Amino acid sequence: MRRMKANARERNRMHGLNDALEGLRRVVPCYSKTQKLSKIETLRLAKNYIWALSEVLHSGKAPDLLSFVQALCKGLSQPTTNLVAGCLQLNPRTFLPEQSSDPHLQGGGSYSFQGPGLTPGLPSPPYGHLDFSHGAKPLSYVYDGPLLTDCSSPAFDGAPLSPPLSVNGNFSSFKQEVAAGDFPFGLQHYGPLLYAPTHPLDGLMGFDGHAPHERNHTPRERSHAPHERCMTTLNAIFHES
DNA sequence: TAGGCCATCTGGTCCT
DNA sequence: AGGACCAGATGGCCTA
Repeated sequence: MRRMKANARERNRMHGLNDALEGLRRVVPCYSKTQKLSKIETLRLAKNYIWALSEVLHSGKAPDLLSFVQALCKGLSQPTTNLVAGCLQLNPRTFLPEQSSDPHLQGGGSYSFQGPGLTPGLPSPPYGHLDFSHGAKPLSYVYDGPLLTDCSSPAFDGAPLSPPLSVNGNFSSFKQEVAAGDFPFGLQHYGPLLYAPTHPLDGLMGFDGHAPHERNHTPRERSHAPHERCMTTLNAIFHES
């Protein structure tokens, strides 16, 4: 009897954990009810997402879409990378070109990601490692910005800092999606990403699916104030750029 | 069929 | 003592 009660508690606990993970799936890019990210890929993508947004904050510049996606996909498995690219209506080859003029890449071989993607101790391919014997270009090679050396910048697993996101300011507005009550990163909502933004990041959500400016704070929501200050900062940055 | 992913059970450990 | 948390084991399902 005691064992059965313990089993039931453990089941509930794991269900709670899975609910939380599902919540995480909904707030990271590329949410799809039909094609769910695995637990591990959800965590990896979330890590990349946090890192990418932190880099935006740190650099004070708007990233271009391509660089942002590249940062998101670092260390993800190939299927997940394809999924993210598909969500963003990008051809994976756009950021994993088939032909490379980089002498380091000639003749095929493989390349381990630097920076956020590679987590020591995790399985190598397909995680954190890309075989580009067919000419695929490693993600870290497509960065063109200067290196960051500021130790206050978030780093992944103590790994060397990756270059910041590019600064062309091509973030898109998700206002329509937010107004429609849909989560902006939903599978079907990536068209606007490819167009010129009006107020970049305006539509980015708070924790519970509301754009910051739409919210009326309840006592519970006030605990999210730091996040909203962060979003305000981001908005200011993007409006300036 | 092998490998990945997942849910569940289980026993151990720690905390209240 | 009872609950929370954790990690290992196991079996089912799915896909390449």
